[in-house]
Amino acid sequence: MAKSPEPDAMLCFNLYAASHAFTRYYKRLLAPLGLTYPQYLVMLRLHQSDGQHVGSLARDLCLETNTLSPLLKRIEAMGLVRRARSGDDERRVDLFLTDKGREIAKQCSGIPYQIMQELDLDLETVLQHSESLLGLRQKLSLRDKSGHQT
Amino acid sequence: MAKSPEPDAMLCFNLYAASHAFTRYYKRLLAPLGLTYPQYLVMLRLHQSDGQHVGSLARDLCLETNTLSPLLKRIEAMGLVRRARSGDDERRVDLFLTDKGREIAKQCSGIPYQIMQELDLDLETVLQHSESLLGLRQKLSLRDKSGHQT
DNA sequence: GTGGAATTGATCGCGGGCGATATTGTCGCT
DNA sequence: AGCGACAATATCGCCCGCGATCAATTCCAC
Repeated sequence: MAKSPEPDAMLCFNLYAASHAFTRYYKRLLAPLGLTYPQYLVMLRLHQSDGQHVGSLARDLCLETNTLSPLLKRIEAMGLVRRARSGDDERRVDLFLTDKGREIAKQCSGIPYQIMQELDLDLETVLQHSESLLGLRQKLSLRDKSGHQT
Repeated sequence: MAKSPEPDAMLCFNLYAASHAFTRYYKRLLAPLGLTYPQYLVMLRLHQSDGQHVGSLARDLCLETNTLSPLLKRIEAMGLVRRARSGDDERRVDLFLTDKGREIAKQCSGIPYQIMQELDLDLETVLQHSESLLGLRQKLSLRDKSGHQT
């Protein structure tokens, strides 16, 4: 598949495969914390800005709220977050880390460095690839009615 | 999230987000064929080498057979593939495109060019990114006991 | 203020993706 | 032949990811 003659199929497949490979790789480090990779992303995000509402988090992660709602209920059941209707706007549900959640989130925040080391990744190229992937994503969402933006 | 201070989290998240964005983008072109993105990958692969068995296909796509089994049953129900126990080794299930399947696969094979055009992607950079994603994937699977290889 | 449109989030259904396990078939050893 | 290790695939259960739909709330024109 890597030698597919169609260049875009190759890019797209490699993206698909690399993303899954990374998720598998993270699993080894996330299992001790009892988190899945999407749950880890949520914890990282809340670690960085606590008190967001669901839609804001969804935009950050380029997900739909119908993906996050059940996930958030699960990590609430684990005692990591608190969900509370916002006072300002009763439609919103604000999200707060619990003490236990902050503890776990702190451990999460150390994982990326650990992986960089394990993989012996060069910082500069990592940043460069991140940039180009971001650019690709923006290009894709421009021509997409659902319009997932940054 | 794109401006996360942790470089690897940023790379990994951008990979994750770009992969989903691409899948969403493909959906518009695949819906008329009645295919999902993973089903499309299977059709492309069988178009290229018909008569593979399930495990071989799984290795090509970096998936587990327990992911492919139900997917293959679904596209068999659509009348696109035929599944047949191999004569050589009765444990294996060989996969063949039907006439209708070959028809659909042919249409699939045109999609990558169409997307390249729509996105106005530069061929050289596309190939370059594919290469580096492939390299990353290999690096990841080396340190992974499950060992998804190319 | 009141009624309709828009926004927020949740629920449902379906198709992946995968760990754990079961089933069936092959191979090697004796 | 018979038995045990291994291999190929399937089944089950759980968690995403998302389209479609719904209930609740807010906004806004009037």
